[in-house]
Amino acid sequence: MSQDGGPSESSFRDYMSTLEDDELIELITSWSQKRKASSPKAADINTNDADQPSHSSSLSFQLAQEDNEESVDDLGGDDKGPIFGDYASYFATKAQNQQIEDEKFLEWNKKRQQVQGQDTKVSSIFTGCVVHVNGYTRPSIATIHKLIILNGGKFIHHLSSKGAATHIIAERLTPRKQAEFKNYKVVRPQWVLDSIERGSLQRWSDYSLIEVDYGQQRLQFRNEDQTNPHAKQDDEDESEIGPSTEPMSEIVDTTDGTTTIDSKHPDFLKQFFAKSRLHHLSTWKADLRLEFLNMVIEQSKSQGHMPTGASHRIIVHVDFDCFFATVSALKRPDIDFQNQPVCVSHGGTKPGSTADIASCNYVCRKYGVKNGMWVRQAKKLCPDLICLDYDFLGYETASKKLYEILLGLKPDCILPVSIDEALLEISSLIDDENTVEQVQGFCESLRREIYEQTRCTVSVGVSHNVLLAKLSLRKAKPNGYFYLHENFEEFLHNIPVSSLPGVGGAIVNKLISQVFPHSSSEITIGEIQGLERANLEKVFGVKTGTKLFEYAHGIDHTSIDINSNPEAFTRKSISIDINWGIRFDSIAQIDEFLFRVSEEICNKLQLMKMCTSQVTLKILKRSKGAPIEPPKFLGCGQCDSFSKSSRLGIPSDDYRTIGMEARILFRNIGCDPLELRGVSIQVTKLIEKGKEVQMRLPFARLDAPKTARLEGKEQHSDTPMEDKSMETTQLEIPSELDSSVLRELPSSIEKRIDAQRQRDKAPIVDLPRDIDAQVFEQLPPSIQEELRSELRRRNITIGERTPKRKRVYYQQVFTRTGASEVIRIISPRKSPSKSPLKKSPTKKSPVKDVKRRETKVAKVDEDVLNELPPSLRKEILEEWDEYERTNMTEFDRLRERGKLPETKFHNSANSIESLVMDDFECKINLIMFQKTSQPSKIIKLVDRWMKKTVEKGPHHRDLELFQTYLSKLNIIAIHCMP
DNA sequence: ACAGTGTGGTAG
DNA sequence: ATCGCTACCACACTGT
Repeated sequence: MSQDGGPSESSFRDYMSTLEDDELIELITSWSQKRKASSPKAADINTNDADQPSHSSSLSFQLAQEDNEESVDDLGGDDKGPIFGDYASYFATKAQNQQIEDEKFLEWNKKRQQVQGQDTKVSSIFTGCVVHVNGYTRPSIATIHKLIILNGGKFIHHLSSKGAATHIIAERLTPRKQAEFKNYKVVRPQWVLDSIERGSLQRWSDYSLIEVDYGQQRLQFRNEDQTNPHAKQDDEDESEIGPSTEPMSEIVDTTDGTTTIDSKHPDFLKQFFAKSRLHHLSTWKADLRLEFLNMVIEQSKSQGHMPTGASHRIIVHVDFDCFFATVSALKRPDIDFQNQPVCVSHGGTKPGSTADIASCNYVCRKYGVKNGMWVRQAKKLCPDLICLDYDFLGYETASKKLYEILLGLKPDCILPVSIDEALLEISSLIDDENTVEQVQGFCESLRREIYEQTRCTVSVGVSHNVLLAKLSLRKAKPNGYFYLHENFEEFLHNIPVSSLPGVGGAIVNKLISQVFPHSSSEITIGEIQGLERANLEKVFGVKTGTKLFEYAHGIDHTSIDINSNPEAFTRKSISIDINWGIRFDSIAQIDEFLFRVSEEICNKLQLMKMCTSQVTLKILKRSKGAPIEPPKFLGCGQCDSFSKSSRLGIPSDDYRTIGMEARILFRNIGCDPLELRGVSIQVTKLIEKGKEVQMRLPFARLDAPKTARLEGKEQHSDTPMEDKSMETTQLEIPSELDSSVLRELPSSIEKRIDAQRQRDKAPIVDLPRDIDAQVFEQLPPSIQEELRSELRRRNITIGERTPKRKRVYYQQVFTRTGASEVIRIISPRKSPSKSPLKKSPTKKSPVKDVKRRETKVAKVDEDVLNELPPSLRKEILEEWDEYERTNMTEFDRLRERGKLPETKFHNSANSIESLVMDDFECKINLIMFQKTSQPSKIIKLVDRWMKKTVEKGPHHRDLELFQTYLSKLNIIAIHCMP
């Protein structure tokens, strides 16, 4: 469970960063209390085994990573350290309490057996065993825990000191863990099951995990390969998979940052992006587009845009020849680039390498080597292949020079296609006389200048539209020039269709299978020319069909003029995809990763000063039958992809909001952590930051005139689409909300309120986000200092009051998911009589109601789900679905009633009481809301809050959300605490 | 008819 | 070892 956050192995700061705010506050408080030695109660915080701090979402991205070596001992070694204990001893106390809990459980179980007349003899299979579980296991950690203690063993959640555990149970170990646990008896879960089934302790070595090293795992998946011969790409050499590949134990050391790290490592994203060519390509492109867009906007401000009215456009396509290879070779004067086969790839020229070839020169291509090919394959085609390193900086430098030169030519417009490639229109630079010569002169001098400045060759293709310019470029390469100005059909005739922009493998395959089933050779554009337009549209759809038809006849209307339609060139989505190195053991790790990705997304959003209102999560899941480890090292192998999206009630650029949404979507899609191979988060429906604040439905303040309600909409009738989508309810906090009520709310809701208040510039009444100053002062100065920065970062103040919240397992359910539930988009039910605003010119209709299927998992605590085997997880989710279906009618009815103006608050309250009370008591002791487990008290809390807001705004909806939420907690209790 | 969702394809 | 990204378009399908 805590493989990455265990207190005994990570630095204090890292650990601290993984805590939720209130966990942090709690920890500080517990130290102080211990120091004062006045209250042994400090220890009974967090006794619930499921409430692992390491499950908390990581905020570590914002934390400096440089002090990783700082250890527990450093803390303890502080002059006054041992008096306080450290966080390790905090957990030791926790562990003691765990033992007490376990004993209580045994006691209880005994009684139960007595009552049921069962044999109460205590099994002693595991007597003397102290068991710890690492990572995701089947059966779950909770099950193993129970089995161990019911059979005389001890269970510990943390390896607080070496040797504390006699056995570690795991299904999978990271190389690092493998090294760490090498002195433990690390066994598979089956050891537990078999021991119980056979009634005696089985030999641990028969179940040892560490002895089964990667060599054997290789054998295992080789077997899988053999049983599933189709799981692999045909063109790959089968014999290279298996024992012949070097053992993976080489990568054990992951500490120095230069060796491989996979997706569990906090620096994975950074490292991955730093070395990913495709990431660079995408980023460069986006940056260039933005740069040129801004440039154009600046220009048109000063001098207004004059459209290029030329009827015969002249489009120039400039492109470096095998860019990466050429630039990388600049650093290697020893290489004869014109005569030696050179390519760019990661990591040397090992014959078995699965590294992609990013770029190869024309010598390579003679051997059949292609970009994207694996080095090992290319080596076979061309044994003398020279592999060069990437030189991302060099690429950027060369590109910069290219674009400087292009800008200096003052063409009509420039459209960056990529780092090494641009489209220009030069129509107005060329006279009608001697056009061909002029164009040639222009292009050849351009080519010369670029070569002089970068020592790299470019090719140039020219024609009267983008399509033909691109095809001309193809003909011009390498290091050449071609101007296509006549005989277009003839030119096109023998070119393969796959050369057409937008025509890739899928379309070619479709052409072969559905249009030219008898053709044996490569299909050419000439063959497409002979087809009816309608025919193509039937096979490929209207757009693609038309495009194919027109392209085949040399027709292309693509515009490269940013100025004529800047909107078309502005970014409409942001996404991050990681489909390499994704290997997880548990959903907790995935959650952390999703937050890291979200953080990156939000960084981009914030740079653009944008907010998003739609989040999409896409995952890759290992295909059934595909090998666990694909041929490509840490690759995703053959996968199935799944995606789900979700609307945000309030547009956001907060990584926690996006990350939470992603976590929910992940659960909604459902994927065994071990099977996950790719993750992608995309945000769309971007809205300018600042606008989104006004777009919130401005519910009237108690002291505000009612007319304020529509203000937001009217102000933004110029962005009607988003306006419509924003017709949502959200948590609206009246300005004079009683601070005592606020204090009772879960912390996540508090944060929302806090944020909202800051936006609204409302005075903060008395938020409980602070730490008792006295408590704080009890801490040693070094810790104080460390804490201060962390607290400042979190905007937690050191105040007067001691936080009274105690974290209880089920409270967490409420805190984490309740808040997320409350702020989720809840559109008003479409009413028969539409408001005049809805008849505004746009065609867009209001967003439909939240898709409940998507949100259902929001209410199931992630930690609970985490611990469940996938089959059980599925079962619970299905049960959920069923529950949602049956419950929605009541929900809707309530909501409908809430719409009536004469509805009084207490009506709703009554409904709630009747609903919540129903069949609730039996489990209610498990569901803590703040300090109380009594439903009536919880309801009163909400009630008080609601009454404050009854006059204004549709707050009853929020109340109803609480109501459904509470009911759902009941279901959680039923399912998760058998 | 129209809009939203999920999936797939493409380029460099 | 190895870094299989990402913006955008189009389509099939569903629901209203």
